[in-house]
Amino acid sequence: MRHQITIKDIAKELNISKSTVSRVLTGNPNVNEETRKKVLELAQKLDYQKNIFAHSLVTHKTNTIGIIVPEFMSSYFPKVIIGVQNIASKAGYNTIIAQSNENFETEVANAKVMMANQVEGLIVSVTKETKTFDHLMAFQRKEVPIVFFNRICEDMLVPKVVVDDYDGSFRAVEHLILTGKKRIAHLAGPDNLSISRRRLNGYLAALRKYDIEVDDDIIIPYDLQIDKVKSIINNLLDLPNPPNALFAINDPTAVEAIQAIKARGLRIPEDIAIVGFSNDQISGLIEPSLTTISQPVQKIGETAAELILQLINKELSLSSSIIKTLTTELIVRHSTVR
Amino acid sequence: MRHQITIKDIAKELNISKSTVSRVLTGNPNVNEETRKKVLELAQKLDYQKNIFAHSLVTHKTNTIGIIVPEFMSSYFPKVIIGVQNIASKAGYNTIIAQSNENFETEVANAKVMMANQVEGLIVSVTKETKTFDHLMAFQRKEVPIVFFNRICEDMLVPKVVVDDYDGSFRAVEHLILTGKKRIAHLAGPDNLSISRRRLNGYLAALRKYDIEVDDDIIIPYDLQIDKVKSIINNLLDLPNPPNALFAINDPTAVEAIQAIKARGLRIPEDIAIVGFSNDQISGLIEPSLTTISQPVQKIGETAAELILQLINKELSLSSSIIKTLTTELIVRHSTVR
DNA sequence: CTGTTAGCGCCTTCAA
DNA sequence: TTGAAGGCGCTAACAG
Repeated sequence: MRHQITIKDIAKELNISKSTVSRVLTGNPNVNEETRKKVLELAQKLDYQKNIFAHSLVTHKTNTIGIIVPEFMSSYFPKVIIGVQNIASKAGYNTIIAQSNENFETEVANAKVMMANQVEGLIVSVTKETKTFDHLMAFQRKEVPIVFFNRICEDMLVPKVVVDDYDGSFRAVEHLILTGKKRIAHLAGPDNLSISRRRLNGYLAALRKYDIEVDDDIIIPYDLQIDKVKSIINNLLDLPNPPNALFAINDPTAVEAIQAIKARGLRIPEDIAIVGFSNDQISGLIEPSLTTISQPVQKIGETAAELILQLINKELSLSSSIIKTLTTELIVRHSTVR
Repeated sequence: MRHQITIKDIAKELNISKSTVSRVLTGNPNVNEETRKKVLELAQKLDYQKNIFAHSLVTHKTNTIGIIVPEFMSSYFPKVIIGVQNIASKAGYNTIIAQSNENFETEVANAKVMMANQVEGLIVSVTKETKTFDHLMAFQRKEVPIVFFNRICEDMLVPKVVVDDYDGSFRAVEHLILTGKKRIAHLAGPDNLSISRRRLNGYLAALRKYDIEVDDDIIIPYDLQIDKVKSIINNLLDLPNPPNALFAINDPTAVEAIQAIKARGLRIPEDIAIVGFSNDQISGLIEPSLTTISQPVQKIGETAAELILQLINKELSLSSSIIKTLTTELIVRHSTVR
């Protein structure tokens, strides 16, 4: 790492005081126009870059927001990140990204890194394992704004960005019912995630509306471990009274289910219809294409970033527990309708 | 942002000098065992976290490596990042990730951020637009190690991690030939990317080996803009002598081609067989499933990280232009063989 | 408008 | 083995 141009260098070169140089660099108006121009020119010529460590050390500003996501493999989180960066970069903020690999310890470690880097705000979607939130409440204690999205902690009084999972699920299941299916299984998510519960409730509400009896035997909670889907599906199909439709908690699960069902030689949607959730890129490409609920993914990221910026700028109270709920859309494809 | 525990606090509490505390914290052996223990205990109890800005300011160590990728949408780059983080975190390094969205200006801006954050090493795969490398050579000038992967700059004398694109392409095309296809089109990448050229050369070599005439009309260079694939395919199929096979530069392109071909009512692979490159997750799920060349994606990230660490630790010369070439594998699926 | 001074939190001499 | 002092590069008073 070679020498870096500093304010001192510029001051010496121009034979003026460091503070004057600093003033022009920080946009302080009380500087002679002449001097200002000279400084700016030289800074430009020397390709001066402010030392952010020294800067942050004294100002406590880092111009950085952090984002922690559970995984990178589906197209969902990458898209959210793009949304966040869109907004953040416009406001002059850098983003530091960490992925926890659906692992709680990694999430805690990531939170530490964010803390060490003194992010001015943190956007988080927790892992499927996360049940305690001390590592995130530490930010609250230090009055660093947090915003949750997707996988949220309901107990923390901070802003959250979600989609209307309840409504989306309701319409997904209603759609199945309206295509004539009455025996609808549900692959549910882990119930420490409120998102799983909201989707489950939407499912239950739809059944209720159409006077369909709820059968716990075909509501299967699973831990989002994709490789378990196959055996779950096989168990379902081996039931004396197997389901003729399936509402899966998300698209990857639905896609896996489609594989398993095709492997058994059953027809989709005739023998069993399927709906997913999220409209992942893959859903339109698989055979049969997957009926699903689409969510405005990039918009979710943008909304979260906007909230964080408002919190940073004190336009919103830190303990505001505003919840931004974005709407979803039912995308009908061949897994439910030929 | 509330107050942070500092060395000063600990010193005051224990009524000893700051330098002693600092010694303990930096592992300096010249400290009384008693004192050491007391300091460590209190630090633990107070959850002392070193201020990384002050630390970096004086030591010039940041324990951070940067990684810049062109996109997040395919599963390729996220997997590479996981590989990098695996190795880096074991060595006590944090990773800061930036994605340039296939946009040259963004890449330059990202490089600036990395520079400002004084990353100790940088792992890069450039955008499809990148033709000049000043923003990256700046790191060389400052003696900050760089490693390229996938989309590399051949002109910079730095370590690189690639797969054997030439060999992979050769085998992909040979496979098509052996299934009886002789008129094989190629959707090539932008030729500023050496990866495109290597894959093209593999294609040409295979044709040559089997005495198949090269026809420039069915070698289509395109800019990886996925939405152009459809019209390219249609043009190819409208040719008086259309191809009966297609080798696409990557899987997303191949997948898009499959859509376009199915839309024309042609049969795959009977009318036209298809091979992609990368074995993206989607390739096994699409109908028909896609024959492709798989690459050890996570391993690529791990290898790049290992190289960066060696460079940082001076176990490798900064101007070493070692090229790590990982091997690929042909995965035969239904897009070439029923 | 400009220069001097002090200090952010840490590490590293130097002297004791 | 310990403490005091100085400096990393920058900003923010305080004088002038």
